[in-house]
Amino acid sequence: MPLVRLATWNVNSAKIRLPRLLPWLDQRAPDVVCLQETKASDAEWSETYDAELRERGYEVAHYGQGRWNGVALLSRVGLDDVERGLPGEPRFPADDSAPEARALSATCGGLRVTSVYVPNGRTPDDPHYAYKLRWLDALHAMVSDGPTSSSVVAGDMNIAPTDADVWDPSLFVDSTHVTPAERKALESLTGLGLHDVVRDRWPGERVFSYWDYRAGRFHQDQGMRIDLVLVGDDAVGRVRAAWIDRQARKGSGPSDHAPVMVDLDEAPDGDIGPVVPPPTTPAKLPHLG
DNA sequence: ATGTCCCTTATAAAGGGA
Repeated sequence: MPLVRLATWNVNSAKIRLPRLLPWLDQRAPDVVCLQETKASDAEWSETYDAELRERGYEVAHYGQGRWNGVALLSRVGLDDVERGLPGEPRFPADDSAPEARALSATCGGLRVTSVYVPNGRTPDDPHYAYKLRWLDALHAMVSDGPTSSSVVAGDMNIAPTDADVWDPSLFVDSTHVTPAERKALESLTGLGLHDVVRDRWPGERVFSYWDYRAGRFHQDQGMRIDLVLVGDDAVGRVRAAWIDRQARKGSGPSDHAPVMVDLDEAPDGDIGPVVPPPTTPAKLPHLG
């Protein structure tokens, strides 16, 4: 397998974001893309977006009901054994209500990739917060039951792993995204051997992936790092670069999230495919771009 | 710090969600 570029991006509506998504695919040329908050139904997706993506060489899977949520996977290195949702996932408001489209898995280039849109939680005393924790339990169960070492979990975790991932922790005391229970749930996931490769690569840097649209947050770099690429043991040694594509948050009509990018070197064994030149090292840190 | 953007509808103004 040649070098593989993984990306995850909460696009905040596929319909609105298409004019940003397509050029971004052309420019960044990711091989595997996890999308969240497509806010599209499967019917709308197949009628409106599928062809444009397939023209670009991607196999495509989408899971969405429209209006809210919605996740997708694009891959140019295979897209097999697609699985919608999580086994035993909780539902909201009741366990007999329809599941929300928040997880989509497929095998791409030998990796078991899951695109996730973790519930927001709203506030710690809200029923949505308990639902978030139960949903994270189901995610943990799926990863631990599966081929953990070849797993990649990527998406909008709606959790800032540490206070370093929040622009001003004093403003988020007792807020969702930073509570010990959420962080513990995330740690139990990384405890399975899933590595937060952007933080590993930039241990002391101010790196955010989300900036509220309001109050000029992006302009002041007042954001949070809640979009993660978690890489299992098989691929973590192949990580050649990991960064946040801050450029995609700029300009007109951006999502409030930036894509997270990870380049994997060719697998050490077997057919390594055509020889490719090393990726260009950015002159500046990409996330400061 | 409640200032934006995106969805939807008993739609052209307003409510819900992030």
